[in-house]
Amino acid sequence: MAALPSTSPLSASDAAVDAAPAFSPLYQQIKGLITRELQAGVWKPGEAIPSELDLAARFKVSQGTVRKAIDELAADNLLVRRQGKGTFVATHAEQQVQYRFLRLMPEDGVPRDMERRLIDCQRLRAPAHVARALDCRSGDAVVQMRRLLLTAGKPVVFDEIWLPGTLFKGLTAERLAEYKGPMYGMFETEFGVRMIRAEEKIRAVAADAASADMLGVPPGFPLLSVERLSFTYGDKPVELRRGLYNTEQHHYRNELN
Amino acid sequence: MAALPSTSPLSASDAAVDAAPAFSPLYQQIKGLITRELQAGVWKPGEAIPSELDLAARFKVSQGTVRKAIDELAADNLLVRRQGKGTFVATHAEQQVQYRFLRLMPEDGVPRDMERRLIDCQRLRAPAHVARALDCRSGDAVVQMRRLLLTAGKPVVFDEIWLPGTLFKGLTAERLAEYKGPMYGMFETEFGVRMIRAEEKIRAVAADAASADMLGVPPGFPLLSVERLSFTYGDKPVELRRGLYNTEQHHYRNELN
DNA sequence: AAGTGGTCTAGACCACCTG
DNA sequence: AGGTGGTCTAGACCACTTA
Repeated sequence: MAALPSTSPLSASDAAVDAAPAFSPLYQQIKGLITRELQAGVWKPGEAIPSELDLAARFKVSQGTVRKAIDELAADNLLVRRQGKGTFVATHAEQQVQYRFLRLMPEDGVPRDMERRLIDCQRLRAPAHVARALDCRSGDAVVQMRRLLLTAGKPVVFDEIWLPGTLFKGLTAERLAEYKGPMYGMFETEFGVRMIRAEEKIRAVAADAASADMLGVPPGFPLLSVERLSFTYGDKPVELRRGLYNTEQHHYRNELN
Repeated sequence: MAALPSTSPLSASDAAVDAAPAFSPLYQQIKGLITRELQAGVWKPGEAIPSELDLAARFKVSQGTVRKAIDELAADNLLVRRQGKGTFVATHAEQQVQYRFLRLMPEDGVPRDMERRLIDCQRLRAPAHVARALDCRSGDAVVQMRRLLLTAGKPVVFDEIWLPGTLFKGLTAERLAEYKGPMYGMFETEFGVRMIRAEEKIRAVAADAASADMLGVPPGFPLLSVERLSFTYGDKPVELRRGLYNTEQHHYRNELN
């Protein structure tokens, strides 16, 4: 196929295209089209997407162009390449990538399984600070839940989680208790909400009476406060979470480059 | 050039090759060759490296292969590409990328210039925990320095820094005081030591008497402890740093994906 | 053997920057 | 105008997986 004229990349007659964005490199547009399919749930988490040659034929571009688009999506952790097998939609509901967002490590650096213990789960009206973060109105329906993560029976993390009520309609304490595996895996399979990115603000705080009690430390004890805002497709915020970490036997690990 | 047989990529007769590693994709080998030039200081921080076509001719591969090698080095922040101008060796000594490793942000999210105030700088014998981190012997010569970072005259960060004595021979309090600009910039230009990667362990701790005094907070006040180990080429550890952050007006910002 | 992603090439043209 | 990185193509072959 000859290079498309730069002013009309992907002609409107292409079946897969109905609202091509303003000009940008072809592979960026392909990236956008693939992202839209992912967002629409055409290809579900864990499943394989069509092969590069297949996609190239669909979009009427060369394999190399599809390849570059997929490369970037893989770099963003939306897709996972597996040589000889295919390209798959990334998922939180897998053994290998459990706790993709949790950076807490034991002192020895060897990640261990943690026990999850739900404290409560209720539907509330969003307080102002939650509404601001989740980009909804103060007073809108939200789900609030609190839980502990424990190692060897000792509490290490006390999480308070806020979710938009509209997206998580059937979420109850019972369903949470039933579900084995990481929470983000459940959000994916049970509610079709996939977290693709998050921002964290980390501070040191003194334990208040309630959290001290939860974590089994004295009031005033220094805790790591990790405020996380998670986003789904389209940079839409869908979870606000505040974790208090006891960092006596653990630390938050980060890599800089 | 025809594809090289996979068992002898880059023949030994190539001028640029004298110790090619075991088999790996061509672009990986090119990447290694470029990294070696960087490490040897052939191309200095801030300078342009030869053009893609130039390098392709030198290494006797296609532009695309050099391109892929440079792509990865740019992703690792070793190189910076500038369209129409060339590809440049990354540097810490630049306005745009000041404090590449500092994730501390004011509450409003707008980074501000910080005042640097040196407290002391002395040559010591490495304590055991420092020697372990810096991969040298306990008792080896090291440089220890302590300093504050301040905003609006108020101390926010109290750093204690350990450096291998052999690499930082002429480092004195005077030279530190003279130098304007970020410390990693000075390490680069004055000592030829470039930090390319770091690992951080973050905890919440209670201020002891000394650090409380330095930061102007009461003893026992919760502080963020950031222990950073920085590496130069070849994953060689060259700096151990422990920062205590007052997170009343600031937070440590992190992005997850 | 057939299908997938991974590497490599050679050549074209575009977008951007500088003299 | 000429050089640089950026995009795109078409085709070849390699490495890995599965049947």
